[in-house]
Amino acid sequence: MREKRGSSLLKDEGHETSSRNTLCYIMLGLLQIRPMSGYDIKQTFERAVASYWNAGTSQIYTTLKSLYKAGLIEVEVIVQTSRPNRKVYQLTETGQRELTRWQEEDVPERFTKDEFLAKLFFCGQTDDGVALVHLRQHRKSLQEQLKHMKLMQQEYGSRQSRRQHLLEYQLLVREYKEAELTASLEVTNRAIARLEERLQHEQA
Amino acid sequence: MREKRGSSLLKDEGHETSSRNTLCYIMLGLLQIRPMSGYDIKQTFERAVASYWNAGTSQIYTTLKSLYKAGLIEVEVIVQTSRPNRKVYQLTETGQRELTRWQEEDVPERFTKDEFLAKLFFCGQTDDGVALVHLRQHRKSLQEQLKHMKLMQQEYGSRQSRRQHLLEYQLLVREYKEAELTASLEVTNRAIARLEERLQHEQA
DNA sequence: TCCATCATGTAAGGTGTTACATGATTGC
DNA sequence: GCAATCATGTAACACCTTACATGATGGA
Repeated sequence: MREKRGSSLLKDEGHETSSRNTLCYIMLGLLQIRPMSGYDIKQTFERAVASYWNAGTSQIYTTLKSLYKAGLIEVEVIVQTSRPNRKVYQLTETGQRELTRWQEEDVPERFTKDEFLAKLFFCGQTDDGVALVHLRQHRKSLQEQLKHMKLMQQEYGSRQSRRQHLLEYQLLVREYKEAELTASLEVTNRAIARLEERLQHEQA
Repeated sequence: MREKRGSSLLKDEGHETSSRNTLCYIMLGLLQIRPMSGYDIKQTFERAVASYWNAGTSQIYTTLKSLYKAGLIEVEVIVQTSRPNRKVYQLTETGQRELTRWQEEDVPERFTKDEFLAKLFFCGQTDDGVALVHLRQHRKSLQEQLKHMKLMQQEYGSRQSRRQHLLEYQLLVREYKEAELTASLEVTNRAIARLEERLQHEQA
């Protein structure tokens, strides 16, 4: 009875959507802010989105292609002489509608995955030295993420507010992520301190 | 030049591992704690691992099969009369070695994904009402996760400490995750309060 | 001369989700 | 009689990552 669903977006008339296509919608969202090329989109990911989503260039280009095929975006080729041509994409009306639909739709619950915690969980099966190495490296990673966020904030936050409202939510996301990272860093630091102390006692 | 790599685990002699197989290793880790069936593993995921990793039953069974084929686990069939037979798996020596290798290996950096933040980011493009709905639902989800963790802690934490050291890291993971969730909840609550206030002013 | 940046992609394969399939027992 | 629990799995597909491919310009 149940129809086989098409490979992508919009196609499911049966309105029992099963796939999420989050990347598609993020890209539509970015293209709504301003028309961009695949390359621009990758840049934007690195600068503004990386802390909670990212994608390799290959995925970006294939997704652009599928969005184009689905009629959600249109393209304008900008000929350049001294560089490869740019293909600048922007939303179609259908794309705009589809984006709005997604924005209003509930956020689906999905399994959270954290490889660091997965490994840490089993550290009791080896020795504390191994755990300490992982914890220290994780601390470094957290610190770098926080640093990167602050850097981007300086560069980006000072700029335009020609869409005040848009910026507001972007700041909220940053606040959220920063709070999360800071909390994680604190726990990590405490754990490192505890372990270091214990290892010192053992040596003595 | 570069050799094509085999489909799974251990096979790459060329030691430039590219895939992560995190789920495989988590399952090996769980089986090291005690021998289990696929069903038991799923239970354990729900009870103890869900906050940072999870998998559907189908994935668990297929992964068990591939671990078995790779010689990392062995099976004992326990015949039951009034229920389907249980296949209880445990690590082989090779599996044990492979697990240890993974535990000592660096945690690879990977893109973090957060669908809620992805959606929130673009909420400036619609109206505040939509954002408020998402935020409230997210708050509910965070509260439930925290509640679930506390429940599991009562049930599980009171039990055996026949491996003190193992438990220690499991508690650390819980502490970490709880701190993260709590920080997120605070930011979410603040954001909701701000929005509610603004919407009330607009109405007046 | 070498490296970074600009700019585009294809192919292959690994990982994760959803839908579907089966069937007995225990407790309400 | 119905739902939940125990217990196993297959098939299809959606999603993501890695490796590979190309090639010009501009600055150190």
